[in-house]
Amino acid sequence: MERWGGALKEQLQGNFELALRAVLEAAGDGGEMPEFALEPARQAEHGDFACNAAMVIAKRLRKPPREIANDLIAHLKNQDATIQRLEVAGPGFVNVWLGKESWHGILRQVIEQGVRYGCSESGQQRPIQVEFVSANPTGPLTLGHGRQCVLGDTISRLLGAVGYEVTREYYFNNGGRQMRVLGDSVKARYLEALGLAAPPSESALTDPDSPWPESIDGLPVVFPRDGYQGGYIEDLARGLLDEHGDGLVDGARDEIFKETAEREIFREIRATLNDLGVHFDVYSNETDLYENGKIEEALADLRKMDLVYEKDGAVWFRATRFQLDRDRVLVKSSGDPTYLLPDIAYHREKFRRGFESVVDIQGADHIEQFPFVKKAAEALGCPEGQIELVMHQFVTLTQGGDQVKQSTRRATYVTVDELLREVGVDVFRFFMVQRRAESQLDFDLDLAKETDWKKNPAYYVQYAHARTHGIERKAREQGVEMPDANTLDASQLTLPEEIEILKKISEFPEMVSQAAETREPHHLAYYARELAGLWNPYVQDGSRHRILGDDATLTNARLGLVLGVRIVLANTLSLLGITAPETM
RNA sequence: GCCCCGGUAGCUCAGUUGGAUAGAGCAGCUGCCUUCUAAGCAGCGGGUCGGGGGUUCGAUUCCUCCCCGGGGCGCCA
Repeated sequence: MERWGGALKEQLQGNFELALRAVLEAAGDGGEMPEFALEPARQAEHGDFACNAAMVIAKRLRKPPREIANDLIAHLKNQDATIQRLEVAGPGFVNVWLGKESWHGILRQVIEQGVRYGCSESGQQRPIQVEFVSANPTGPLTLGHGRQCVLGDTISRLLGAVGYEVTREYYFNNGGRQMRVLGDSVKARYLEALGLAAPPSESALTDPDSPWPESIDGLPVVFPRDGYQGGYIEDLARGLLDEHGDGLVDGARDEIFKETAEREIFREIRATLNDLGVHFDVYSNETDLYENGKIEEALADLRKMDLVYEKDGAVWFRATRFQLDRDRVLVKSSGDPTYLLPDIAYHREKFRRGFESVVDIQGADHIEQFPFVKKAAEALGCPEGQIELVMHQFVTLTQGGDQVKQSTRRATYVTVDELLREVGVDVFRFFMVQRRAESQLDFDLDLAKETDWKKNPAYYVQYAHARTHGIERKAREQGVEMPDANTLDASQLTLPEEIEILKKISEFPEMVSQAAETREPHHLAYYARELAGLWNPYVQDGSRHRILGDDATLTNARLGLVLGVRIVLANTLSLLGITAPETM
């Protein structure tokens, strides 16, 4: 179980620092305050918090850590009334027990702050950009894109919660070869539909080593060798056929194939994003950067700094000057830029537009290019260290114990749309954000389709939230009012499981800020599961502790707990972009 | 060959700047219960944290060398 601090920890931390300072001064050491850890104890026998300060400074003071721990305790004793007991343990830990009443105050805080509980202002409204998905409109969004959508959107939500001014941005390369191949693919299918071209054989498509046929049965094969094979290409061709008949055969208006494909596929992508609950603030693209001269400008400036040179008719970026393993081509001998140059210009524009830092979210397949973009952009004046990368590994899909292979260019991928139809957006988002980005993610379709709330973690969390409303409905039937911040008296919450829940609730703000600062949204999913894992059994085991009972004061306290759990679960689900239902 | 990311329970994975006896879910096993909405609740078993070496009071965590899996090493994006 992951553990985080809370308001009580911060207070204790201050007191430990005072005690540590006193111990240092007593030993004639006026040096710097060392880094030490004060953590929620992992085991109940170790109290509420454990501190390693004595061990950290043992060498510096040349004293046994347990002795130092005793000195710390002597200084701590009269400092903090909430401390109930202090103990030296193990190699020199100081374990701290707080009175149960210390945990009661958190509920009032949660209820007062409501949707703001967990938020902070540490971002100081600084403008930050999160760029993600950025898939070229060559086909529907697939599993990997889906993970990136959820990662990027959840990170954006986290950054917003800790006070950054977040812009979600989608950038795509519509100027390059990929889009030409897309247009050519559509045209080929169009000609095939008219009987003017032959589709390549199945074996030619699937086997990269087989010879590519020039013609079949007297008809030319025009489909590109690296063309897009999905069925949507044929749909696009059929649409053009319906609209224009054979009027596009002569080649005079070939750009219509590419333009139509880009427009229609992008429409589909935006619909999918909408279904995912992901809304971009800005869409930007490569051709705009060409049209307003930003790409030429970037190249000219790199040239001024002697960071480019000519070789073999191409223009190269001197990446080796920045300790990178090789130089890279910016402009091909054909005169066309590679994707790298627009990317560099684009990153420079991000900062010119006023962002103080940017987060790029990318799949493992083009991790390699990132250092080049970063170094070049920094050379062009972007602030060092403010271009950040969140890299994520691939997604596999497991169904019935078998992994379904994902192949990009062939039509054997699973789309986000298909998965959304099967499991719904809430489950999809929960599963996609469950793992650290750097870990491969195995999407367990059987578990995702499981509707039993106990088994499916997404439903387990949602049901925990719905239960808080169920209890409120029941209370209202019985004429019992929910407490508010003024009428709440939490002092009767004394059961160990109640204190556990209060502790978990108090950890929420630190968990949020950590997840935001480290760009690790998976902590949200774990936290949600853990809080629900405390709450569901508590509610279920009503034989030991009814929430709605005869004792009005106790009922008031427990209903306060209901509210606290509801608010924190709702806030967690909101950060995850998942609905918090009142009934299920 | 080189670079990046992983390797933790049968499976999928957490483990916060190095901390005490390494955790969760699912699967398995055993009891109990019949609910403030749904078969639940409690407990049990299960590990050389890929392997060797190093750093230190202490290493799953840091360094190094191997092994395995994935990705990348284009004038493709």
